[in-house]
Amino acid sequence: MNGFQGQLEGLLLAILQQGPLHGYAIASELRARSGGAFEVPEGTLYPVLHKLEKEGLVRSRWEKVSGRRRRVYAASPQSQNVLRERFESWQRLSRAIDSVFGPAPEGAGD
Amino acid sequence: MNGFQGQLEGLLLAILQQGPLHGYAIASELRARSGGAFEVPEGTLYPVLHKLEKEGLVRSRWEKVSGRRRRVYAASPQSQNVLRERFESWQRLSRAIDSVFGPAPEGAGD
DNA sequence: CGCCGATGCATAGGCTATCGAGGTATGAAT
DNA sequence: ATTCATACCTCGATAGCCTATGCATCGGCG
Repeated sequence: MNGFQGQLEGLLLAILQQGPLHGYAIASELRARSGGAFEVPEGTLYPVLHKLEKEGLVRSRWEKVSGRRRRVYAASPQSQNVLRERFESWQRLSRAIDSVFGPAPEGAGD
Repeated sequence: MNGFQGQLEGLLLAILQQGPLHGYAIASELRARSGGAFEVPEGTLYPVLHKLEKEGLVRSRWEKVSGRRRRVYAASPQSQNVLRERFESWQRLSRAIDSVFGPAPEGAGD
């Protein structure tokens, strides 16, 4: 089994593909794109971002905006491959769950 | 956030809607329906079944098949409602993740 | 100036779903 | 009798995620 959880990393990578953002903005984007479904708390967000950075999938730099310092995260080049894998993995998972829920009626597809 | 995990309960309920099955058979059905994607180990399966029973969503009885005793699980009536909720919840989750992954480029659909 | 709310980043500790390893028992085959 | 396959079960560990909390800076206010 397994594969249900751990999707958050992929979602963050997906968001950062459009361009660098800082933590708060990432959370906002995630909320917006998911239609309000995903409300990621900071205690979840930052550890995941740091993990992604340690894995070389994002890079961060400090930026100063009107005195306040922000950490801006950007997707690394190799994150594109990882993102694609994650997405495909998600699609497989999603289809598998669909076919368990719905008994996959007539075999037209495929 | 949250909602990724805990899908397994819904999947088991879905499988038991077609009729009573014992543990091993449930695992086989799950594997078959998911196209081999879900290989639930016994250390995961049985605790979940027991939890579902404690919640009144399945009922079990011991059966004797050629000397070997099996525990056969059956979906309770109220499990239908729960299953529907779980499925809808899954669909929302699934759509939300899709729309984060794919920025929903052309606005043809929906 | 000193306080407060909002922004923004961060960590520690805990909860829960899932998993791996191990244990029990029966029947059939060797 | 030993081994294999079926079938059930439980305990302890792991991993993702969350709650609570803390720190620092800015802007407004008295």
